[in-house]
This record gives sequence, C-alpha cells and structure tokens, in this order.
Amino acid sequence: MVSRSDLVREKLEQMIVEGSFAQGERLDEIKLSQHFDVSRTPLREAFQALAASGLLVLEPRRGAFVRYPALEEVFEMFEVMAELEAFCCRLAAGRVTQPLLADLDKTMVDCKQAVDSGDVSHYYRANERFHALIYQASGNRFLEGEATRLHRRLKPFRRLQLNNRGRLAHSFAEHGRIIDALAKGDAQAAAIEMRAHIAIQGGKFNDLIVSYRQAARKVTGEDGVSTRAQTALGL
Amino acid sequence: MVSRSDLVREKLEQMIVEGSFAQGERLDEIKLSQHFDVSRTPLREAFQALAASGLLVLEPRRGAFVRYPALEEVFEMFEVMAELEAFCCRLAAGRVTQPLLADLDKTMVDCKQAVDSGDVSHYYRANERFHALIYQASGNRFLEGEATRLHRRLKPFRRLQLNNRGRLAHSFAEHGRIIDALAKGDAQAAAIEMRAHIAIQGGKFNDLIVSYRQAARKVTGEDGVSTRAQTALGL
DNA sequence: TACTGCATTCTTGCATACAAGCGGCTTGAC
DNA sequence: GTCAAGCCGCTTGTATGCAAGAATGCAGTA
Repeated sequence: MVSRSDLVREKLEQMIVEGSFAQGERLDEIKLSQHFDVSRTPLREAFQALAASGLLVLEPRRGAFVRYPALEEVFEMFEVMAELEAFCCRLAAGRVTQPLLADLDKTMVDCKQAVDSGDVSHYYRANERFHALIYQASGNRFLEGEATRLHRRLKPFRRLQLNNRGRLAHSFAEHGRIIDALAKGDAQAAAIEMRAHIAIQGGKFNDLIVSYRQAARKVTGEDGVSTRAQTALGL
Repeated sequence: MVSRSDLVREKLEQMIVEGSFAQGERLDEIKLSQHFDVSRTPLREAFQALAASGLLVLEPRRGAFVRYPALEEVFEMFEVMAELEAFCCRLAAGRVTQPLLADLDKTMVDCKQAVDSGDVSHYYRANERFHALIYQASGNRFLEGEATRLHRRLKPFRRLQLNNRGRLAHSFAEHGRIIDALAKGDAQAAAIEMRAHIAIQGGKFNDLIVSYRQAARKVTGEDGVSTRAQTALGL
C-alpha cells in the first residue's frame, strides 16, 4: 500500500470520483505518467485495478476510458445497496453486541449535533460511521466487505443528497428507527427501515438526478479533452 | 481479451480454482512466466486482476500468495449468495417475461433428463443456466453482474454438492418450486424458495465441508512447494 | 548454545526500450 | 469531386534491465 502504483490508483480514483474527467474520456498513459511522475508500468497497474472496480473500461489497443455508470445503472446500484444494507440489518438484529450498540448510539449523538448545527459535512462523516458500524454488526465479514465496496462506489452520487436541508432531519430520524429495531432484535423491522432509508424514492429521486448530473456531466473543450481534466492536470 | 495478460489470467484463475496450488503458496513470477512463455509484465498484470477478485493476496516486496477463503468465509459468501439470489427472485417475480419463463422451463426439461439419467455434469450445466436466467430475469443488470461474479467465485465449493445422489432430485424439486412462484408472480415465495435452495443447511453442511477440504487442502512436498503445483507446472 | 547483527542473495517494483496494431491522413485513380 | 488504399505516426502491449528491499544464512558474542 506504499507502492507507486497504489498511490497512483488512489489519486486517480479520487480524481475520477470527484468528476475530474468527462464521461468516456480517454486517459493518456504518457501524460498521466508524467503528471504523477511515474513510469507507465505502475500507471497501467493502476488502470487494471480501476477497471476491476468498474471506474475504467480498458479497450484493447485503444486505451483506458473513464466510465461513469448510466443513470439507470446508478438506480440499479442503489437498489442492490438497499438490499445489502437491509440484509446487514437483518443479521445484525440477532448478532449485534452491546459495545457496538453503544458505538451506534455515539454516532446518533454526533448526527444530532450535526443536524442541530446544520453542519452537512459533519453529518456526512457521522453517517459514514453509522453505516460502517451496521455492516460490521452483521457479523459477516464478507458481507461487510461487499457493502463497503459498493458504498464507496456510490459515494459521488450520495454527495448532494444531504444538502437538501429536509433530508438531514429525515435521515437522522431513520437512523433512530433502525437502531431501535436493532436494539429490540427485530430483524424484520430493522431490514425494512434500512431498505427505506437507502432506496431511491420520493424526493430522493430528484436529489439523485442532480447528483448524477454533477458527477457525470461531460464538460469538454474544443479539442475533446475535458476542461475539468485540464484543470486537474494543471494544463 | 486476446492479450497475453488476459490469457495468463484465465489460465491462472483456472489453476487456482481447480486447486493446483496450496493455500498460502507463493507464486514465483519467474517460474510462472517461463511456464506460460511470457515476460513478467503480463504475468504481473494477471496477478493484479486475480488479487482484485480475491484469489491472490499481493504482499508488497514479498510476492503473490494464493488465498483460499477460510471455511468460515465460504459460509459467509454462501449466506450473501443466498440473499442476492433471493433478491433476484423477488425482483424477477414482478419483471419476468414470457420468453424468459419459457427458457427457464427449458432448463427444467434439461435438468429432468439429467436427474433421470443421473448425469451430474449435465445437471451442473443446466443448473448454471437456470441460475444465470434468474439473475437476468431480475431486470437489474448490475445485480446480474454481481450475482454472476459471486457465483463464479463459489464455483469450486459447489462442485461436490451435486455428487450426493439425493441432492440432485432435491435441487430439481427446488427449481420447480422457484419457477412456480415466479410464474405466479409471488415475489415473497420465490425469494424464500431460492434462499432455501442456496443456503447451507442440513445435509449440505457436510457436503460443503468435503468440497472445501478438496478445494483448499494443503498438499506440500518437502521443499514447501505443493506437489499439485509441481504437477500442474510439469515439474 | 542461543541470539543478534551484518552481509549476501534473491525477488519484487519500476523504468525504459522495442514491437505490433489501429487510426488518420494523404495521394492517386475513377 | 469522391472514394479507396496505402503509408506514417501515435498508442498500447510486452520484454528486459536495473535498483531497492526483504529473507536467509553465517559469524561473532554473550
């Protein structure tokens, strides 16, 4: 995790997730290797890893292309995410330990502070922790890993959802209901609450569309290279 | 998909899944590159890809090590698999089309023939098709991909389950109940039937243990290199 | 005799050189 | 003027060389 290829992978992933590149943009091995001050070898290894997690598509003899999922696919991913998290809850209801419940309560205190002060990024961090704890509480390490992976991948599309002021309070209330169900050991209720918490429905529909447009919009200059990428690369 | 690194990846994956290497065995870049008659570069790219799918662990400056999941992790994976497939069924019940149902019926005919003749590998192929069709019927392409991925990864641990003569007929009957529920559009029933079909319970427990021992057993020679690997490499 | 430190050797990580496609451009012919 | 074919250049894919780090073995000391 200290190799150059890992560092490059981290940075490239960050750039892609932040929307530094346009949809379908070809990543130039030479330019990028110069930018990161590494040779093509570790860069190509980073490409492989990013392609494996779905952020790039490698076309033989043509190059690496940035791939933002289509809006439809994002909905599909949220649909699966909702189910995975609901399953975490179902398992957690029977397996959650007292220390973990205490940790969950702590995130609730954190979230409450964030809601009261309207501090979105504070809430965002506490929310991350809340969900990570639920994955952990499932007691299924493999499930925890899969959930974490998908959660990461959906990150750019979750960004704006919390900016909606009403959403913060709603989200907080939902967290409360989930924890209550877990504390009672009610697997069914916990799963249902979590599914509702994640699923794209009602107002979240529009929030997602906006998030999506911001994350995956194509901003190209005259030469077909995205101006955002040019900025990101200092061109 | 025609590059040497892809070919090497395919072959290595096959070898690992077939159990050609011992648990924890270090894969020698130079020996393997000689064996596959490629340079270290495409081999290393294959390592990266296999590490991404969890078959290898890459330790910095130490090398690539074969990683068979612990028995506990296999159970966890089956637990998640059951849930993913159950979710596929839940979605499929509302979305399945007439042509797909017809295809599913075709696999049932195939399975029936295999059961009657006791042809396990025939049943195995028909079973693969059955499950692939269910994933497809979910109408969620992302879910389909994830389910397929996990299904592949569990392949070596499913091998022996069908060798149990009683299991074939049971499995067939379960398929029937699943299709019936789908045809009726009963999402709840379809999900429950599928979950029961996949979940490790009852007699399947012992079958899995045997499969696991066969897949992940460590067979080492005096020099610490697995004799199975030596055979596979023609040493 | 056991443990620690150093040196040697082997292996990986990275850089670079070379080969092989693919695409675009130019030129020629109809 | 347009279309097609061939060539040139650019990009990716692969091989190999070199450097740095880890493991192992040996020697010296406690």
